[in-house]
Amino acid sequence: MRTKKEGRRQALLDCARRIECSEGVDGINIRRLATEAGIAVGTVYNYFESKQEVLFALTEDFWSGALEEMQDRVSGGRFSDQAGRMISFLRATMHDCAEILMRSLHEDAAEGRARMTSMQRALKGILIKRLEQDETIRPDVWSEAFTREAFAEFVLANMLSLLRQKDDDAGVFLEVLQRILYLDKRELID
Amino acid sequence: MRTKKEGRRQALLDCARRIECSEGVDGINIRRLATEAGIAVGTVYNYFESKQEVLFALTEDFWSGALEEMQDRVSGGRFSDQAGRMISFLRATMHDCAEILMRSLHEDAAEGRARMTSMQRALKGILIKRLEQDETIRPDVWSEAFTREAFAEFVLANMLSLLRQKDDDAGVFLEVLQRILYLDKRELID
DNA sequence: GATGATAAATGAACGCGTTCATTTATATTA
DNA sequence: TAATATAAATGAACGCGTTCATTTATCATC
Repeated sequence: MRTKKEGRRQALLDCARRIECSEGVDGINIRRLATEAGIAVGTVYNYFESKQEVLFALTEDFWSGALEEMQDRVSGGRFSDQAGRMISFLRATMHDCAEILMRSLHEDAAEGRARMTSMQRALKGILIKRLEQDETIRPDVWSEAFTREAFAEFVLANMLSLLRQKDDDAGVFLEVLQRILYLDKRELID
Repeated sequence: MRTKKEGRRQALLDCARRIECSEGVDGINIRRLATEAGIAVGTVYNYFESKQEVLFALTEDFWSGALEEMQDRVSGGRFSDQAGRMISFLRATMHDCAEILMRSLHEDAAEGRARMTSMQRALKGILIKRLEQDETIRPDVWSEAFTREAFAEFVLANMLSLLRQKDDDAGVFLEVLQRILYLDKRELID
């Protein structure tokens, strides 16, 4: 019962992800989601309160999955070493996500902002976990920096300004991520 | 032709305002607006690009009108004297608006934020005009303070936090306005 | 297995914002 | 005034998110 409900929810998310990857966020609508998942429209609302919740869950879902995998792969050694491996991992596996984020940022600032906040939450979790195990960096410094609302704005601003220069989207995204992962408190607050 | 088009647009705004006053922002919808204005649905889109533009125009419209009137009534003398008269004017005439703002802030934060930004723009204009004519306060200090994004957030935060205490809405709104009008730069930045 | 209770699934229907081919009004020219 | 061109008005139709009375499946008790 528990797993079945979770399973259906996940199936809907997978469906939504498939649509998003091929046609962007705007391609997602409840009716299509229901049809492609082989259920009725109303049933979707047994698993999600609203369309917005579907979109939020979609982002949460992606990042938690991707970051869990990353956690497995980069674990071990000092944080500074792990960070390098994180970048490599991101560079290798997050191409699709970068594209999705880029598109949503371009099309709908509010949506993009929400997504970045979600990303921030996920990144924050994994980074704090790392930093707690690393004596070379004071955990509270990172923690404080990552809880700042300004962080999401900062990321967004960076990405948007870089986007305007029409560089390669995915490449730019990864560069920004790299900057974020290496940032120290001073840079964040400025 | 010019005045006729302007007239129709204004008539639609008046209509929207009437609805808003009696039933809140959510009472406004294009179909009803068209019906009550005695025109077809599609015609509304000859005067506004979207519903959102109607709502924005509604706020702009109110503040520019009200503040123009205020400008006439409070002109003359030093700024500090004028400020007192502004408050009186606001207290006497802006009851409806306070109610509208309060409701929209309560119901939809994003909408409320947009409205506050609009209000800020209007207030900023009239305040700067005043301050330029008053040698007792350096205009650039006020100007700088009022252009800060933080200002809208500040106002919103204040109003929301005061709202939560369930005081009289209109009264609270006016108190907040009073605080805003008397604020100095230091307070805004903190 | 039969019976009742509870949870899940259903899809027609609603209200909404928006569009667009068509009609009507207004302006311009002959 | 008649003929034409341009602007404005129209409202049925579309796609969407969401709801809810009804049906179907699942579980618990005997």
